[in-house]
Amino acid sequence: MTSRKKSEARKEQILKAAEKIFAKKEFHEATISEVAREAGLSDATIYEYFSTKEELLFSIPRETTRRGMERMKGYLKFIRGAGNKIHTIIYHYLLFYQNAPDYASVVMLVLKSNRKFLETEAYQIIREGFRGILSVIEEGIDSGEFRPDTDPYLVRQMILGVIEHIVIRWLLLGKPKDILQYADPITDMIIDGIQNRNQTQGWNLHIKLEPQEDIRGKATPYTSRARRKHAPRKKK
Amino acid sequence: MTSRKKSEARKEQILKAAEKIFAKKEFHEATISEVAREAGLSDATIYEYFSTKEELLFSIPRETTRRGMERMKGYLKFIRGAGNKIHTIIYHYLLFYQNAPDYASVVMLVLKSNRKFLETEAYQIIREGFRGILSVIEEGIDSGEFRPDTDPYLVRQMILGVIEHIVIRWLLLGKPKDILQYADPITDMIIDGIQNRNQTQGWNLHIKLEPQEDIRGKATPYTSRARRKHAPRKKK
Amino acid sequence: MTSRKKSEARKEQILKAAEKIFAKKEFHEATISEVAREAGLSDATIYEYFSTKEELLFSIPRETTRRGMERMKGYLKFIRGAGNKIHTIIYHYLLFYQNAPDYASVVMLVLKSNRKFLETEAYQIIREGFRGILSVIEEGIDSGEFRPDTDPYLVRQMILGVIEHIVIRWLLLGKPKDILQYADPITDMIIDGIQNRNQTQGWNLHIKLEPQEDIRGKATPYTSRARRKHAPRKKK
Amino acid sequence: MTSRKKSEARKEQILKAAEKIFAKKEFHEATISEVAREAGLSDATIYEYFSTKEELLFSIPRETTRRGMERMKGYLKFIRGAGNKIHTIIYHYLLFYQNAPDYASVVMLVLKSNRKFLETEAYQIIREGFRGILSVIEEGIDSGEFRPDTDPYLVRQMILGVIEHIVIRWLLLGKPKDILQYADPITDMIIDGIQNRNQTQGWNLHIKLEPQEDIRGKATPYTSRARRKHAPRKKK
DNA sequence: CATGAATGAGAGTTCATTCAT
DNA sequence: GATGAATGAACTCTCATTCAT
Repeated sequence: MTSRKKSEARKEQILKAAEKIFAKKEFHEATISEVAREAGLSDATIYEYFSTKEELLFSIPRETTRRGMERMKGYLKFIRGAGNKIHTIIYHYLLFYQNAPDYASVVMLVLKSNRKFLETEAYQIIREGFRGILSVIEEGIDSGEFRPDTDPYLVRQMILGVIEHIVIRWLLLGKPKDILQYADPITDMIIDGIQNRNQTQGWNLHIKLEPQEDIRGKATPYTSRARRKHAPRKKK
Repeated sequence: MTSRKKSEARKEQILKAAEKIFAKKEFHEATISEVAREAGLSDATIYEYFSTKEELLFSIPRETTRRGMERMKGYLKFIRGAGNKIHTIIYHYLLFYQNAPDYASVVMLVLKSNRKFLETEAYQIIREGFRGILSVIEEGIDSGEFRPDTDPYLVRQMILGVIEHIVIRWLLLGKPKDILQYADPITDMIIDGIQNRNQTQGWNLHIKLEPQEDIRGKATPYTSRARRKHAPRKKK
Repeated sequence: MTSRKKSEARKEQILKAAEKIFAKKEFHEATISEVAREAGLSDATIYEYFSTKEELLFSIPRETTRRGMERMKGYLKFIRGAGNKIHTIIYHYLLFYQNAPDYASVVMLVLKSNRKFLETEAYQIIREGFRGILSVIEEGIDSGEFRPDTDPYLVRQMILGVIEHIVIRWLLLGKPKDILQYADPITDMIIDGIQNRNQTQGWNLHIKLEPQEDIRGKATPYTSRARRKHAPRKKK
Repeated sequence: MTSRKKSEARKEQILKAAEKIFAKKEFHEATISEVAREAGLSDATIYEYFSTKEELLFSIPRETTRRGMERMKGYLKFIRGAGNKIHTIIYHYLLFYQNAPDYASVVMLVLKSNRKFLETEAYQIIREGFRGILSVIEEGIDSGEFRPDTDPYLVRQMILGVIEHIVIRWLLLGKPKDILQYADPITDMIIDGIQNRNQTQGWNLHIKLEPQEDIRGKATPYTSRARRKHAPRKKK
């Protein structure tokens, strides 16, 4: 009981130390000795709690991820509308990473490109989170809030892609200082796109809802979704 | 002359071998011996051409990147319209990675998270390419093709983010087989967003161009850009 | 406590082994493996105690030198007269090397010509010893036992020079078996020189204390100190 | 003929380069590549002229030494008196080293402690030179210029010892700038010793040529040769 | 005669990991 | 439970040396 608790505390202490160390160096450049020193323990003690350096690494996200996912679920419960939910998701991912830069480093720079990590328990939890995003998008499609031909997988990849890209840039280049500011514009872009509709909407009325056709004089604009029905698209 | 050429050929041969090896293992798990064996040379010979294992790694993208960037420039010269250009960029990035999976692995899984790589000559070339994307977006804003309040940096991050995410998934999970299929839908999403406008456009006419207000009955839809004028947004 | 002691013992054991190995081969021809084998340990264990092969080398004289210096001080405390002190110094240097041929080899053949060794802690101790010799000589000059125009630095160089030369010959050629026999004659030579005075002293009385002038008939003897007052000589 | 000459010139060119390189680094730290670069040749070319790195090293002193020895013989031919000859020898050794610091470095720091060098042709030439010193000393003894109980080997060791010591100090510490200044005082010391006789000579007359006995009041002076007839001394 | 190119053979060094205490 | 001590197992990198051209 007490011993169980104490053991858990030790584990947590080691994981914190490992997170700090692995955040700063590549996995193979960080040493168990450094982790041990950071944790105020001896090398051998690390091995009492984790059988392998790799196991130690893979154990870092286990708890944190679980907790993060649960918190996210909590927030989402009270949000109405798929768009708002997506906004919430993006916002909290960014918030989460911003508040835990070491954790972010480990996940984004060390684990993300690790093949073995994909077979890990921690990764399974992360995948569940990803599946959650998917559900939100599908919910938006079903409710008519999102286009019916939306590819939910792609939308998710878009969301995760930008977040990852922004977080990695932030970790490596240190800019911008505040990544949270991106939550709104990212959501906007995902939902609205970047096409200028104010200008085209007026035209629409006159030209039977085929908006961009007539701007061609200036430049050949990108031929949008409406006109490329043939484009390969994954079905949900 | 001949010797210069021969030396270049050897270098290329070693780089090809290195690409193959580093694509399969983490940098620290791949050994110079493996690269040498793959290249059909001795370990020592590798060191005649590259002073360090790390230098060898960083040399891999040098030529390939330069060539890729030039090809891209060539394509873009003949494309009109920012949207079409973005489509071209996305398409060719994906095409490029799809045709060079080993190269993709090295860049996406090994180099992307390497701090020292950022100070590399090869990375500078990559950055130039990134700057090119920015110009295209700014061009689209200036021409009125894209919204005037578009944050070009963010759009670029979005584009690179999805591409990276998709390529990494493809590399690690092997799916989808064909990532090129995403070029069109990604471009669509970036340009159009995912909001369902067919449904709302009719309303617009009646409610003075404030489209989403009235769908609220069903769900609280995400409060879009139009209504959050205050949202922090980087000016170009 | 115990562990501290044990660690010190291991260090000593490694140093003994290193001394033995480095005494037989050049530094670069001796390998850590050999030292490890001699010490009955693994290569890695050597590195637990000494961070570098060079550090191992430079650590060899540390303790031994300190002890030697202290012993020397002890002896000198009870000796009266600068000449007798010099005799003691020479005697004990030779005794010390004779009893520790491996140590002598390392110091004389490996370290003596090593530029980096001069910046070493151990060398600083040795320098102190050298300074001690200087004091003895100066003491002899002050007391009137040695010529007032004696250059103490030069005398010291003379003493150290012969000792080193003799020890190196002994180490490399194996002769003579017993270098201690040189303590007396070296001291004599330093103190008395080799000039034959018995012969000249008689003459002095008759020719107003200008002894060598008249032997010229036989050969042109070396024009001694007395006559070359102009000779450059460093003042103490 | 011409080719023979040319080849000799190349050899000389390589040896000069080698001298320069080996003077600056330990043998094992200097590389053939460096020597080749210094000589403006390729590595392989070095091996056309010297079969081994070690052979190259041992070849350095061959010519220089021979020339030095001959020059010395030339000088000595015209000097009368053993003391003057010794002075000449010391002077020219120092002069020679002072004018050829790279050569001095190689000989004093690299070759002197090399066991294999002793079996070298070049070393045999050096030995001859040493034997010459011996003859001069013996000559001095026979002529009565030096004490009859002088150990010529020891005197030689003394001479070589100081020279080596001074040259090595000069090479490693850079001081003094001018080692030639030591030629005179060294000779003085060897010949005269450092004992203060001016003071004691007056006494001698009264106490039957046992000079130091009575200074004891001040300190116990070193008991000199005269009183230690039993001291072990090698016979020539 | 000169050399570019290649390499065999090692050496130093590092660490994750084990185990007796 | 904690750790000091020890090491097996590699790996990077260096160089003297060779040889075909």
